Amino acid sequence: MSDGAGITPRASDFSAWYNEAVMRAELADYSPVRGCMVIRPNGYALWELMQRSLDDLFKASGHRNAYFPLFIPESFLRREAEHVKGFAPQTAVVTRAGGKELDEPLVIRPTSETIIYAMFAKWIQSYRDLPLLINQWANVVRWELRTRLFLRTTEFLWQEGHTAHADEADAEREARQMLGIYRRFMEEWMAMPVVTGIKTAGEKFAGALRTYSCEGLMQDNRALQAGTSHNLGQNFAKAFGVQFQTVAGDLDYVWNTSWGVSTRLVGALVMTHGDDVGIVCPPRLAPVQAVVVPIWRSDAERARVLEAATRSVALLREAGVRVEVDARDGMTPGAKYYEWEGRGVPLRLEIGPRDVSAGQAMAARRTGGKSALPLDGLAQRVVVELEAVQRGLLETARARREAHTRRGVGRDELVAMMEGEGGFAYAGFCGGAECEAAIKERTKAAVRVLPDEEFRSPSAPARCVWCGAPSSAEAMWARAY
RNA sequence: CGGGACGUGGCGCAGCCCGGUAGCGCACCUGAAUGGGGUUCAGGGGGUCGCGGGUUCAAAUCCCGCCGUCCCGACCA
Repeated sequence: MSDGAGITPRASDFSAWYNEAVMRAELADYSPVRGCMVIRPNGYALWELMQRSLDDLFKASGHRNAYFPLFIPESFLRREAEHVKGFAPQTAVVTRAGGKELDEPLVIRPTSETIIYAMFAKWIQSYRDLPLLINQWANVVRWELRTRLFLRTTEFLWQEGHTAHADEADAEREARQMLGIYRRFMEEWMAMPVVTGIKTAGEKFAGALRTYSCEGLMQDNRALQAGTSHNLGQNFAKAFGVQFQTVAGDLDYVWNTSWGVSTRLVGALVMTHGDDVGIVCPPRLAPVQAVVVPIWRSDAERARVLEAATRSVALLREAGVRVEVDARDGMTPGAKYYEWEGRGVPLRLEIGPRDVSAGQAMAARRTGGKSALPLDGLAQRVVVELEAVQRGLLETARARREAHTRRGVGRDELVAMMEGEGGFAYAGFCGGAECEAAIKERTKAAVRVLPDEEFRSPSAPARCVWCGAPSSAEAMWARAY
């Protein structure tokens, strides 16, 4: 993509399409540091809008933001056996600083459970201190060999919620609540339908009792884990001595949860809604929701048209619409259209001399379709248009997911599906690690989740798709990112 | 870490086999005309040819070494 011509179509090479769509929209760029990317203003604006929306949801559910150190003493990570086993291979460690060897190496956080719960131990004395509901927005580092813009990079941005509760039921309630908040955000803001459920023992977070996940289906029919929420049980509490005095006067360990979503969501958004022209932003998260392109020939027309465009923009801004006007000279309207389409702007308003005379603007949806909107009452009409685009994106994505979901698949069908077109496959599962491993070996597909009730098939499968033993739960398989 | 390809203006490439001092498209800058789906013409700026060594009168081109990137196989939001 050197000349601004079309990008690789999704159907011919999805990975190439993804990279080109991201680059064309100027969301990110490769950096001089291996495995690390630069998030450019367009991409960061998208992330900021995601952050703001999520942050509001976290605050509304009683969480408060805090910030913990980037560096974690190596010994902290070691205290929880499963946790260190899970992360040790991926950590970057500082051994030298200030011109000399450190007494104790400092791990650059791959996640912050250890240092946060070490602090919780100081802050929590009594059941009256519970629940403690904390969130932090931060960067983390996980050394990766194979990286993809937004989807997997060595350093990424995320939020990690960390909470402490007096009993298991309250922790479980919290973990499920946050999963629900993630789901709501993904559907209502990102227009991305997800399947929620619990991870199998083999797929859960290192150190967790249970891990819940939101799984989206991308346009190449591969699954993307978009957000996770963990009930950590008392594992970390015991490792870090997070104890409290109960109502009855006994000492007990707290129950923790942690939950996170990352800049990976930007990648998810691209792969959910993008088309062969480039990315498509759902209006609620679009940094620019509407762009006004004025069209003129003569100077007289230019003055008239710009006047109408400027007035419209002011009214739209007043109505809370994020709108820009593209009055650049020396560029044809068509060239502007392509540029804004590549950025995924959901609505374009064309205002030319004919429109000004007719008292209207031509509105073109990024998702297709043009219509004339009267300049009188334009803001209200634009808001309606944006809502329609938002709704349409979710509907299209949901229909696509349903079209690539199969239920009650048998062994041969599972293999054929995963080796072929991909998608979500629902089937019975005995719960055995051997079957899970064998299926992964044979099909490269993993159990994404044991779906929550509302996603399960009307009649529960009786037998395991692989070994034929009685099924313990319905599982959903897919090849994943 | 094992297998394959590639490093030449900002991006994409040609030139290399058969050595002679670097070219094309896009992008960028200036000017004019254009302007309802990538506008045209004219002019212009920009390159230690990944790095180091060797062969040669002469190296992007041949030889040796190194570095880096990308694609494919084991772990991960």
